[in-house]
Amino acid sequence: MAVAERTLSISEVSARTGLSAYTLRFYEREGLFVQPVRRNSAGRRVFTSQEVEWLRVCSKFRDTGMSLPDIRRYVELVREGPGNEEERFALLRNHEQKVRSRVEELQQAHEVIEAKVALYARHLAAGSADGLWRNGPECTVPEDAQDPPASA
Amino acid sequence: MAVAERTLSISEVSARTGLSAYTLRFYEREGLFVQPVRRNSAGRRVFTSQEVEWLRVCSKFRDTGMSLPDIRRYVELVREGPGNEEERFALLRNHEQKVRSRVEELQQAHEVIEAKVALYARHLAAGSADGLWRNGPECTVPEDAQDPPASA
DNA sequence: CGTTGACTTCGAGTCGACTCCAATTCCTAG
DNA sequence: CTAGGAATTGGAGTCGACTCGAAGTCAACG
Repeated sequence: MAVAERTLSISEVSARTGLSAYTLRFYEREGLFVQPVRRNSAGRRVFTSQEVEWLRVCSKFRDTGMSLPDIRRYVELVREGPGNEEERFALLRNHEQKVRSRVEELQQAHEVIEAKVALYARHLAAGSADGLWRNGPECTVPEDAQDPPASA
Repeated sequence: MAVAERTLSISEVSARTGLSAYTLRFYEREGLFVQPVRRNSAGRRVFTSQEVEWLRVCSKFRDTGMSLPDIRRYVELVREGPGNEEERFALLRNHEQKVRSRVEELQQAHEVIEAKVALYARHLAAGSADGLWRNGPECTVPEDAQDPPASA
C-alpha cells in the first residue's frame, strides 16, 4: 500500500517553507512536530510533504502571533489522537479571535497613520508644511479608554 | 501669554497613555521626546498634554511595528524644525505602506485560520471529528512563492 | 585517497523592547 | 518628627524566538 513517498532534506524543506534550517531544527527541539522527525541511514533528517504542509500551517500560526508553547499544545493534542477535537477546536477558535481583533486594531492604527500622512501631503502641496508641529503632533489620537488593566 | 499649563507627573502620564512609568523613562533615555523632559524643583519629571499627545501617536507607531530607531529618526527631524518636512513625510509614508501590507498579510493568514476553525466546527457538528488529521493538517495553505529573499 | 559541501550536535549568543532592582531623595499627612 | 508613598538614578535582568559557532560525520566526485 504505502508507496515510499518522496522525502525531502532539511534544505529542501527550508526552501519550500521559508523557514531556515536553523529554525527547523529548533522547531524539532521545541516539539513542534507531530511525529518524531525521521532520519536516514546517515543520521540526516528526512521530511515528508505532510510535514511541509504542517510547517506551512505552523508558519501562519507564528505569523499571526501564536506562541511556540501554544503551537506545541496543539501539536500535543494532535499527537494524542482522536478524542480531544473539542479542545483543539477551542484552541484554534481562541487564536482566530485574537487574530481578528488584532486585524481590527491594526486597521485602526493604520487609519491614524494614514491621516497623518494625508495631513503632511496636504501641507506639502499647499506649501505650508513649515507650520507642521508648531506645538505638538498635529494629529490627534482618539484617546480610547486607556487600558484599564483588565481585572483578570 | 503662555498661561502655565497644567502639568502631569509620570504616573499621571502613565495612566493617560497606557505606557508604564518604566517605559516613559526608557523612552526619554532613548531620545523619543522632541524637547528634553522638564523637571520640577524636586527633580521630578513634568509632562505637558502636548507630550501626552505625542506619546499617543508614538504608541500607534509602536503598536504598528515601527522600531524605536525609526521613531527616534522622526523625532530628530521634528527637533531640527521646519525645512525637512519632505523627509518626515517620506518616513511616515513608508511606514504607512508597511502597515498596509501587514494588514493585508494578517487578513490572509486570518482567512486560513478561520477556514481551519470552520473545518473543525463542521466535523464536530457532523460527529466525524475523529477523522481529523488522519495524515497531516487537513487544511492546506496556498503555498505562495516561498520568500525568494528579495535581491536587496 | 582527499576534498568538498551538506549535514549533524550542543550550547551559546543576539536582538529589541522593555522591566525591574536597590539605594536614595523628596513631599505630605499624622 | 516620622512614616509612607511616589519619584529619582544607573545598571542589570528578562523574554521569546531565533541564529549562529565549532567540531565532527558522511557520501560523492575526481
